[in-house]
Amino acid sequence: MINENFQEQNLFEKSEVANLWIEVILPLAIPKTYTYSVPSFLQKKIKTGCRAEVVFGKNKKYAGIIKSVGNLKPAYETKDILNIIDDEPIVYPQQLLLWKWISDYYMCSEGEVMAAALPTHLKLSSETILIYNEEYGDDFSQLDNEEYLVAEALLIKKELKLAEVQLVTDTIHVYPIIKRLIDKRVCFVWEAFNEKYKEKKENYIVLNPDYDNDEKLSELLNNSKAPKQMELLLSFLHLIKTQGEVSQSELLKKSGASVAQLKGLADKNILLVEKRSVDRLKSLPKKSDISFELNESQKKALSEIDIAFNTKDVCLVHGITSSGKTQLYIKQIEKFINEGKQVLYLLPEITLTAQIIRRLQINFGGNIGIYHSKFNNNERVELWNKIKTGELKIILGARSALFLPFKSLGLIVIDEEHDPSFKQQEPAPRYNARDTAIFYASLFKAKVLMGSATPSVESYYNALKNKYALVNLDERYGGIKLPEIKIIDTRTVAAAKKGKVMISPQLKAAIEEALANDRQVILFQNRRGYAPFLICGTCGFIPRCENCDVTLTLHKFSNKLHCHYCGNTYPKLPACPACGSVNWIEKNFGTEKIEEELTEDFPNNRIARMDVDAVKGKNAHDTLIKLFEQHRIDILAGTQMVVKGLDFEKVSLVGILDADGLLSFADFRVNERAFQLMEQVSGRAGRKKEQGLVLIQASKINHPVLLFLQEHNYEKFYENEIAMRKQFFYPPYSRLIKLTLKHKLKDTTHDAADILGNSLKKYFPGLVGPAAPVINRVRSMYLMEILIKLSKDAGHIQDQKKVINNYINLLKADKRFRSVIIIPDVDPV
DNA sequence: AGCACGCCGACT
DNA sequence: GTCGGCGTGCTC
Repeated sequence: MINENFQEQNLFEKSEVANLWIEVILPLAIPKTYTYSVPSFLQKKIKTGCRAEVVFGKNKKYAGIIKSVGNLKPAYETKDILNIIDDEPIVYPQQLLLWKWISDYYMCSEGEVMAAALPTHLKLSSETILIYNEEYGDDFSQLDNEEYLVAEALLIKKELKLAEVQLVTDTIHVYPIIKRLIDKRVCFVWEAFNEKYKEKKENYIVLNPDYDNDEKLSELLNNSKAPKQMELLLSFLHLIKTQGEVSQSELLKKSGASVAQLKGLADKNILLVEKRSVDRLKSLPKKSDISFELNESQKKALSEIDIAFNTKDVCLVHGITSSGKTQLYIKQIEKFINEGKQVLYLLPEITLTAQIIRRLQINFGGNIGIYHSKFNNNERVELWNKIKTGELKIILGARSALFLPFKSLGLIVIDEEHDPSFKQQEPAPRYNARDTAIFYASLFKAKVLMGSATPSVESYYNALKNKYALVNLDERYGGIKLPEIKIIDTRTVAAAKKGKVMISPQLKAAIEEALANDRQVILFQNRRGYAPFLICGTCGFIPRCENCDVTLTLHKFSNKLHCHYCGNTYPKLPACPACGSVNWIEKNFGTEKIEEELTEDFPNNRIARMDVDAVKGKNAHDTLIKLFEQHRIDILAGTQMVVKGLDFEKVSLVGILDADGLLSFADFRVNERAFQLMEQVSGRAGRKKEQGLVLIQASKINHPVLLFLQEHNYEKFYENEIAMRKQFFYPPYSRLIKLTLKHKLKDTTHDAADILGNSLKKYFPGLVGPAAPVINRVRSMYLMEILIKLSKDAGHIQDQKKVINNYINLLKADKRFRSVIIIPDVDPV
């Protein structure tokens, strides 16, 4: 069906005077698409969704996606495209519609969406290369010093990349030098435009057909003077019989033979070596095996989902932790792939661990493909193609998997639907994968199944308003009880100990008890590093970042002060620069300090820390989880990372060290976030027949969120929260657009924000700000924010965005504000 | 995102 | 006096 659409786009045959223009999306942050003309020799190859090689600007070449084809001559001069890269489109029309929708809804360019959507190796652009002019010879006497350095390098290497020119001249300003060299005819430049994706080739071994009969073979084997080679030949014959094809590496490994033996056989032309393209994606057998049994409440929920999908496109499963949501998803996935449809399974990036991957592979084997940040660029292209052809039925991926070219999507599963990491922050497109998925699904008339133990207020609201179907799953699998939650009042402890309580005596006792019972402990603290800030005990001086308006966090491991906003590090100052005192006081605590204190308090136990600093390596995260799973770690202390839906058998205690820190952000979503984090991490405690314990350290012990948590009462939390949202006109009652203004001068930023804010206020009376955010300077840029609350019934949202854009353009018409960067963020989190 | 053009400070 | 800094604007 999709392919027929492409045929219609081929306008070539309709017009005798073959004048064809195409709209091309370039993978850049530029607001428009560009029109190119198509030379007649390429007109037959034009299809929307293919990549065209075009020159953009002076000589840079790009692969742009053909968005549309037309035969109206534009009023301006156009450039011809150079080539059509693909025989078949690399994106389907649905993708192009998705890109357009995202760019409209999230106020960014289609090029930015394209840049985010395509795997790196499908995004091509040229690289400037200097080529030595052989006719020039080697008389460099006419060249100055810099020119000479480049010319000499060229004489040896014949070609130089721009980066190499920078290296030999030791400057980044190479263009003037290159220009002089071209003028002097020492070299010329070439814009190299190469396909980045490379097929993987491997050597395969085959038998020379001349020997492919029993007589010849036995003659050879009996009369050979090379017994080692004959051993290898026998191994080969055995392997080829049992598995059909034999790669060189496999043969050598299984036979234990050397390359020399193989070479001997190859030189005698008995065995032949062939290069073949191979798949990078290791594929398991393509079979499904859904043999587990659902319990009664799961069965009920499953049939409710089936019924819901008859009338609704989106279904929200509210299932408490360990209620077996994943099994419901698996049953639904099975149903859709049996209908020949494809399924996309979205998860937050950190949840996408070996644990969940293994679990799904048990059920779907090689039908499942995985798409996340740890895959390399060549693998991504191969996965892309396998989804496009429909070979892969199920994709498990993080938010960017939404951009994959599904052929016949039937279902999108969004697990941990409430997770804020579904919203991309930086750079554009700042899309929310959960909301975008619902639009994408509608293009295929596909269904969306989302689930969470703590649904987002927005989704739950939509479900209660009947926009989505709602299915509840409130029985824990295997009859596990929800953990008991106790609050520890840190004010009483603090009085005795002074300063912030890290591990209270009650918590320490509980840890000791858990460890004594051969159980594991998870401790959650949403701050990394050692001490979030230092303060001079004599004069009160606090070290701050030079580029950002934040205090510096002390990291013991590096023994440096880190800025968590720009990543800068500073040496730890021995003495206070203001008063010279050496009386530093460490304020607050992060995961590093907890780890240190645990090591002191529990010297005989194995303690590990899980935060972005500790799991920097490629597999560090998975390794840590595995170690914890195998009970080779007793206490795991970490940030949000420990919250994610991981199932550990022997965790009986969860400690939340600083609930106040979670409850004191100045954001309308604080309560929601705090509730979700604490409820999710609580779910890690307790297993079969054994009730877990959760200890929460807090000073605001009567905070409503803590009370809802103690009762594990999501509904009560929701009712309380939704009333506040209504009262203050926050989502889901309104829609938010946040404008962030950035400039390196404070006054310019503030003035621009005031002017923009004042003009927007006339249209949007509910506007908040302009105001400087809590962190008002990041990377040497001053920040101001304007929050626009849009009424959902006040006309069309696209018109409102147009108004916003118009005022931004109006502001930019003033020379003084031209370099103010204005970033719109729709539905910010 | 590049890249060229053009207008002001520190140097031979 | 020039070199070269980066602010500004354009790219079909």
